[in-house]
Amino acid sequence: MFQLDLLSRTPVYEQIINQLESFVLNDILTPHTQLPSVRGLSVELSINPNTIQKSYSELDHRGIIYSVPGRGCFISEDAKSILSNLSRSKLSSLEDLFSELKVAGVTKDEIKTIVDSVYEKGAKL
Amino acid sequence: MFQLDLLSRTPVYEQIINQLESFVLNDILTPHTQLPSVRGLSVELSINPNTIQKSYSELDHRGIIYSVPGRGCFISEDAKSILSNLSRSKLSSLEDLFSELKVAGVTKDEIKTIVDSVYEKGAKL
DNA sequence: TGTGTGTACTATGTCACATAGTACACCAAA
DNA sequence: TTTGGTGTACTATGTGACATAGTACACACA
Repeated sequence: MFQLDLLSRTPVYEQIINQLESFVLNDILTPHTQLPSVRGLSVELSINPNTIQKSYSELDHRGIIYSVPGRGCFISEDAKSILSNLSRSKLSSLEDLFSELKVAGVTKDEIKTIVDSVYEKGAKL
Repeated sequence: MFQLDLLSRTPVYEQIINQLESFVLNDILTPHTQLPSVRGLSVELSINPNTIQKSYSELDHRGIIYSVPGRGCFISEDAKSILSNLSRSKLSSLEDLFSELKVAGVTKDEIKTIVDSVYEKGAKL
């Protein structure tokens, strides 16, 4: 389920967060779905349980998941809407990215072509 | 000339690299222009000379600048073309970004509007 | 000769990240 | 009740990137 890159500059605990959040956005993980246990996932990914714990703790803090003592962790009801709002806020950063492409000689049509191709396709992952 | 964010996760030496490269792309720094000295810039930015040295060393390795022993560092002839080609290669990552915005409920028109606004304006910085 | 330039090197400190190990409280099933 | 699985909390340790501190050397130019 999770794919880690131990050589990446992105911390492992953050890679787990990012991937889990993308699963939520793509409806692969829906509200009240139980997550893998801290210990179970640590064995599967061959990393320390504390690292998983750190990821889950942060996700809980963001309201993406909730934990039930003695039971496990689950996707929260509002997970997707929270993440959707966050993603929308990334719209503003597009301006900087496009500016960079512009000075590099990329035309607006090239960008728009990519936009169209993404929105024609079905769900991607 | 340079603006540092010491709280950023991005290393200082990398912030310097990024900003200098953006200056080149925006024709603020042109070929054979002399860069601030390692010691001078370290005083101006209140950071260690070795940090500047690391930035310059990496820029030299990328072919963005060249150093003349005893004279100083200068913008290389091919600096802009090198960086332009690198920026163009970022086009491919647009697909992933747009996919994320799509699942978040952002419409294609919203994106295209931003594209147009950027390409209408003059140089940004 | 003197000053400013890039370059190289070792040593040190700090911090995020990850690991290791232990312990406790809770829930559910046997 | 007992047992095993769950989340949670805590301390200690190791590692590596990053930055600093200090020194030293070779080169160019006035």
